[in-house]
Amino acid sequence: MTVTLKDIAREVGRSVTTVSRALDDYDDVSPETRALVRRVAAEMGYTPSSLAQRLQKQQAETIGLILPTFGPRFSDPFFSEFITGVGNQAADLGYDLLVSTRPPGESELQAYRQNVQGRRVDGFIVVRTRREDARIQYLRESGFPFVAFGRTEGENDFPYVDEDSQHGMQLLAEHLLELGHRRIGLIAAPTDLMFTQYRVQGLSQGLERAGIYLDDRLVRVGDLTQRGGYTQASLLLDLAVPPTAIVACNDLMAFGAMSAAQERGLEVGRDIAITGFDDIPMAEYSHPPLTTLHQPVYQIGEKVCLMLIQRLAGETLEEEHIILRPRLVLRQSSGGKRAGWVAAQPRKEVPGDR
Amino acid sequence: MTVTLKDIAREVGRSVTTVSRALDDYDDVSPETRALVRRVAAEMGYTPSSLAQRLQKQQAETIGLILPTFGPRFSDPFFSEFITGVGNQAADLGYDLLVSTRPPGESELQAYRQNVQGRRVDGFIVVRTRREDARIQYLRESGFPFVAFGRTEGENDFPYVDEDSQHGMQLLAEHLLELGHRRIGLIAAPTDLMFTQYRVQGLSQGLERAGIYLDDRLVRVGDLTQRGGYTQASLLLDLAVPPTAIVACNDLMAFGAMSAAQERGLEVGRDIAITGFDDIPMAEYSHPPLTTLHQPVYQIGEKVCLMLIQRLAGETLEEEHIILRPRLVLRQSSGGKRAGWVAAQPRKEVPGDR
DNA sequence: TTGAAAGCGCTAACAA
DNA sequence: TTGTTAGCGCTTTCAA
Repeated sequence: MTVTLKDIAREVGRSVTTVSRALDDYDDVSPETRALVRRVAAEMGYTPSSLAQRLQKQQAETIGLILPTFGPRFSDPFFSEFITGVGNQAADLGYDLLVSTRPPGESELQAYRQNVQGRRVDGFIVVRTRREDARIQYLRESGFPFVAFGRTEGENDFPYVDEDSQHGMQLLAEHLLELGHRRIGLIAAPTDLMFTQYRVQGLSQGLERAGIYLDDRLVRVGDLTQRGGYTQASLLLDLAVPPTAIVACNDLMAFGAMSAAQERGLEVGRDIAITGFDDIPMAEYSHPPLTTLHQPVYQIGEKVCLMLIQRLAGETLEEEHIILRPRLVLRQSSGGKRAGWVAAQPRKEVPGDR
Repeated sequence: MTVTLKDIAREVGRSVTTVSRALDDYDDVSPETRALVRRVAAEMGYTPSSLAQRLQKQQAETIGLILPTFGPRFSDPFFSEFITGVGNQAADLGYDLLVSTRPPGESELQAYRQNVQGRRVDGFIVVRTRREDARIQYLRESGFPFVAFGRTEGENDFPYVDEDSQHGMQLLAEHLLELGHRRIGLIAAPTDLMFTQYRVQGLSQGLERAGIYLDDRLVRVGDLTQRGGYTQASLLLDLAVPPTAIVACNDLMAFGAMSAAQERGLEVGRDIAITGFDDIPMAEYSHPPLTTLHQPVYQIGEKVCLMLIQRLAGETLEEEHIILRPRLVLRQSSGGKRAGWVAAQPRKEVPGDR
C-alpha cells in the first residue's frame, strides 16, 4: 500500500541505506544513483513515515498545547487566535501541534504527564498561568521543555512571554479618573490566575495615585465568560449605590456586564462606563464598541512557539523573558469618546498587529 | 533517562517480551512475574513510548483537523467550541488531536497530503465543506478515512454530520414574514461554501411560500467576520430603499450588521430586524440579544469525532449521515419579542444542549 | 561509492 | 510459562 524505502531499494537495485542517503542529499552517493533514486521515489509517490523517523530521531517533532477550559461551551475567541499563531509558526518550522482541552485540575495534570512520559510531544506551551501553577511545577521538576504565556508567583526561571497587565490597567485607571469616575467597580478573574493579580494591582495602584481606593464591595470575581460578567455586573448594579464605571478583567465579561447594564435601562458610555481587556475582534463591533486593552495575541502565539522550538533546537534565546505593553484602545463604552459617539468608526484599523 | 521495557527486563531478570506481556495482562504470564513486573515498572516510572507502539501498530492514533482560515485574526468562537468537542471525545477514546490552520487553497491541500502520506494521522475531520471540495475529493481518491461536518454538491458517499440549514432558514423566514417584513436583505457567506447554498435556498424558499421573492439587490456576500457583516450591511442600509430586515449567514456577520445599523441611529429590533446563524455564546449577550438558529456545536464535534474513530476501528456506523435541525432562538434583535424588550432575560438557559 | 549491521522501543508468531 | 526471533521504517556507524 504505502511506499517505503525498501520498495524503492528493490526497484532501483540498491540498498535501503543508499536510497536513504540519496534522498537526504548525502554527498557520498554517485550522481547517477541519486538521480535514479529520486526519480523512482517521486514516481512511486514516496513519503517518509514520520513515525519511523521520529522513533529513530527520538523526537516527536510535535508541540503540545493544553487549553484550560470550564464546561463544554468553551469558546473564547482569544484562544482561536492564539492557536492560529502557534500553529502557523509550528507548521513553518516543521512541527506538529497537538491540542487538548482540559478543565484545570487533576485530569489536566494527567494529560501533561501522559504526553511527557509517552514522549508524544517535545515541549509544551502553557497558557493562562496560575499563581501556584502545578503544570509548571511539574514540567520544571521533570526538566521538560516549555514556554509559558504568563508568569507565576514563584521563581520565573523559565522562558515566557507576558503582557504588562499592571501597566495596562494603570493606563485604564488614568483614563477613567480623567473622565471623573471615582466609584469604580471591578469584575476580577478567578484569583488563582496570575494575570488577575497584575490586573487588580494595576488598577488599584493607578487609582491610588489619585487617592482613590478600590472599594471591596465593588470588587467581584467572574469566570471570564459573558455569563459570568453578566451575573457579577448585575450584583454591582443592584447595589444601593452602584459604581459609575465597571472594569472587567477580560472582554467577554465586559460584554456580559454591558448586557446587564443595558437590561437596566442604562446607556453604556453615558450612564456608565464599562471596559474590558484583550481587544478580541468582537470588541470593535459590540454596541457600544468596547474600550479595552489590546494584546497582539496572534503574534504572542507565534513568538511563544518560536521560543519553544528554538529551545528544543538547543539554541539560546535572545530574550528569555518578554513583557509586552498592552495598548489602551479607547472606544465608546467608557464614554471617553462621547462627542463622536454615533459618528465614530468602530471599524477603525488596529495598527501595530500583523 | 526514560525507562524502557528493556530496563525493566534487566531489573526483573526476565525478557523484554515477558515484561511486555505482563504489562499487557496476557494470561500466559505467571502471577508472580506479573506482579513483580508491574511493581518494578511502577517504581521505575515506566510509560510506554507511544512512538514505538504506533510504529509497531502502524497506526498514528491521531486524528487531524485542519481549520480553514482567512487572515491571522482568526477567532471564530464557533470553532473553539467545535475543537473542544472533538478533542474531548478523541481523548476519551485514546486518540490525539492534531490541529492546523490553513487558508483554503493549495497550502491547505498540501497539509492534507503531508499528513496522509507521512501517516501522521489515521483520519481527518473536514469542516466547512465546499460545493466542490478539493479536500474531500483528495481524501476519497486516496481512500483515506474522514468524516465531514457538512455536505458537498457531488455525491455524498462519505460519513457526515450536517445541519438542516434549509429548514432553519425557512423557520426564520416564517418568523420575519409574521412580523410583517417584506423587504428582506441577506448577507450570504462565500458562495463556494456548501452551507451558503442551503441557507440562501432555505430563506428564499421560505419567503416564496408567501409570494415574496428575494431581491438580488438586497443580497450581498460577506466573509463570515464581523467586519464583513459590517461592510455589507452598510451597503444595504445606504440603499435608497433599505431592507427592513437583514438576515446574516452567521452570528459574527450579524454582529457587524447590528453595528452598522446602530451607527446609523437605528434601533435594532425596532427600526430594523437582524438575525444570525449558529447561536454562539455571544449571541445571548449582544445588544440587543441576537435572534439566531442554534446548532449544538460541541455535540457535533463529539459526534463527528466518534464516527471517525468508529470507522477507524472498522465498526459500521449506525448512521452514516446525520442531519440535525437547528432550533430558532428568538431574541430581541428581530423585534419578535418587543413587548419584553428591556425586561427579557438574555441569560436564559439554552435547553437541548449538553 | 555502496552495503551490512545495529538499533530506536515495542509487539507478535513461534518454539522451547 | 518463558524466551528467541523477526519486524514496523528509518538513520547511522563502520567496513568493504
